[in-house]
Amino acid sequence: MSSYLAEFNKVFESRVRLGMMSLLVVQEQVDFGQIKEILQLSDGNLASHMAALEKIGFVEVRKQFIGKKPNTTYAITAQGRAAFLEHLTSLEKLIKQIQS
Amino acid sequence: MSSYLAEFNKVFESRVRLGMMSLLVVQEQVDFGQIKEILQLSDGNLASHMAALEKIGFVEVRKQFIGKKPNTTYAITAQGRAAFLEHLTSLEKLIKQIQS
DNA sequence: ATATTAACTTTGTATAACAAAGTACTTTTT
DNA sequence: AAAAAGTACTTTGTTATACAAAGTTAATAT
Repeated sequence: MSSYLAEFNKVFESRVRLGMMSLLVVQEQVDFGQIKEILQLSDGNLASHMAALEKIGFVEVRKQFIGKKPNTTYAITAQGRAAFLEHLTSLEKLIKQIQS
Repeated sequence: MSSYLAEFNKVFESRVRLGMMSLLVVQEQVDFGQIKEILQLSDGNLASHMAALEKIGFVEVRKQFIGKKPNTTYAITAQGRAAFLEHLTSLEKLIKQIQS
């Protein structure tokens, strides 16, 4: 596989997961409702994609009560951040290679 | 969907098709064998992904004989180039937004 | 008690990816 | 001339993925 493409992380081929990681990399905590609204996802689709990110250790879940309402927030892990930034770097390299 | 993510072209979510377009955007003509080797694809997988790009008018096929051997080369169309560059621009914007 | 909200899980369907095998046509080798 | 090999597919079948919709659980609000 052509140099930079081989470095691409398969996990980020999904627009949904790319979106989730984009949100999580810039904002410390993002909750279920926010993600659902911003990415326009159904509950089930959100949960399953997020579960995939959790499973590989890129995202952590935090369950708490805000006031008296249950609240689930997600946070990116160090590993997730590193992997995502590497992926972005690969994309950036590809773009620069193409533009030159 | 979050601004730049909504602009992403679904066709380019596939690493294979992203790879094909990356090759085609920088090189006038790329033939079947080259693509197969660079992207490490089986014949069938190459053919079907390329067919998808052809079907939407992003790629054109040119069949010829080089010496006495049949040769299939692919070329990007104007439409394909525009769409791909737009996609890259969206990726670039996303990256910059995140890095700032 | 009933309804509502949040956050899932389950189920089912439709699409996609992929390898492997098969096909057609030609050329090279024996 | 017959067999093998190369090019570029197409077909087949399996596995994986995406997604919506409906169902579930547990708590809160009415």
